[in-house]
Amino acid sequence: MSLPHAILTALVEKPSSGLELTRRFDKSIGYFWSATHQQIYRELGKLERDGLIRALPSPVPARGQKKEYEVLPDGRAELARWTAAPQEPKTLRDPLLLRLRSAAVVGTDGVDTELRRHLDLHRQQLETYRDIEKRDFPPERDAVPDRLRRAVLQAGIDLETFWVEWLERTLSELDR
Amino acid sequence: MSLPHAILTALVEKPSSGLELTRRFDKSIGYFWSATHQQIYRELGKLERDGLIRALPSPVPARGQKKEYEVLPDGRAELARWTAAPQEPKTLRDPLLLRLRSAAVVGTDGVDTELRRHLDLHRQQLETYRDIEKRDFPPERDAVPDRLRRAVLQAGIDLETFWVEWLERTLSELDR
DNA sequence: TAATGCATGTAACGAGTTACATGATTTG
DNA sequence: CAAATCATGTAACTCGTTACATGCATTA
Repeated sequence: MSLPHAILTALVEKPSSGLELTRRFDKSIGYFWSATHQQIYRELGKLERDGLIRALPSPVPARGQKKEYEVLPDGRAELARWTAAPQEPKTLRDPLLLRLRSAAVVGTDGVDTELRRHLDLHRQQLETYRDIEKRDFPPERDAVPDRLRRAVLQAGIDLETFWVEWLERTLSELDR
Repeated sequence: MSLPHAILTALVEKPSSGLELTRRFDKSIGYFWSATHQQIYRELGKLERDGLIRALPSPVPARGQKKEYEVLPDGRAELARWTAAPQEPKTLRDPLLLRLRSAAVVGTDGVDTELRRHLDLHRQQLETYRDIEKRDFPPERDAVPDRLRRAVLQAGIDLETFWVEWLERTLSELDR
């Protein structure tokens, strides 16, 4: 159950409307937890019903009208509880690895094209992360929250680096 | 839609019953695509209805009786199609990274305990993969299918290595 | 006023998870 | 024969995805 907590985190950082949240997920948050606007609206409804967030008072409460949410004390408490609670690490589940395994039994025709395409995409993503690193993390920012956010970005950089190197090696293994 | 293709791959490797598949997923296949027996039975039903697999003729077709499946030509064709077809890389979506981001706003109390626990688990998993490597991939096995299967295992090893190193670094960042 | 963009939603579906149910076979 | 184990399933729920619907505001 991570989506509600992703939303709570975003709203603690800054109260927002559904669409603003969607845009923020498309940018920074979505790099490690993506969500569509449909998911976000559905979850905002639940969080409000459960008393974890509330809509800021607005003169015109109608459809098509912007609606800002903020986190209530119960929501902040739930977020703190969830953040430190024991959770099992996500088990690996990756379609590309599965496809290589299946290529071992049905043949490798066309697989290398896909591997090369993925290599390109991962190189692009790696570049994007490096740009964010330059832009958002100058050396002078070194408080604990900055170090945490930086560690998260570093995980993204390391994972993309892994994919790039692994794909390069696997492609050269296939060409032998 | 990866589960049906994971099952097709497993059945091409070796015709099996539902429970045998479940055990095989718990061992090798599940290391990069896990599935429970409920998912497997449901999917076997669909694959049979769609004419991609068939149950081997059996004298006693009753509940509680073992039922073996094999892949039909249509199933093999579909598997080959899917293996080479363009698919987008999975976007990163990891609860632990999300929790670090939220720790940046609600505080880091108790987070280090979780990080240490995960570090332990990833070290164990890495050891498991290295054991499989020694057992299943002696240097003399070097045909293309072997190289592919080995590349998949290598991805698992590299990913666990990433987690171990990243967690070590992040923990020392937090302790500073 | 027609079209475009902003903003909030609904509906339907597929996939994964958890809990439970049922029959057959082995073994103490 | 009772209990444990093997084997196959059902049911209910959550989460993520895709497609579509509705209302308001701006501007060409």
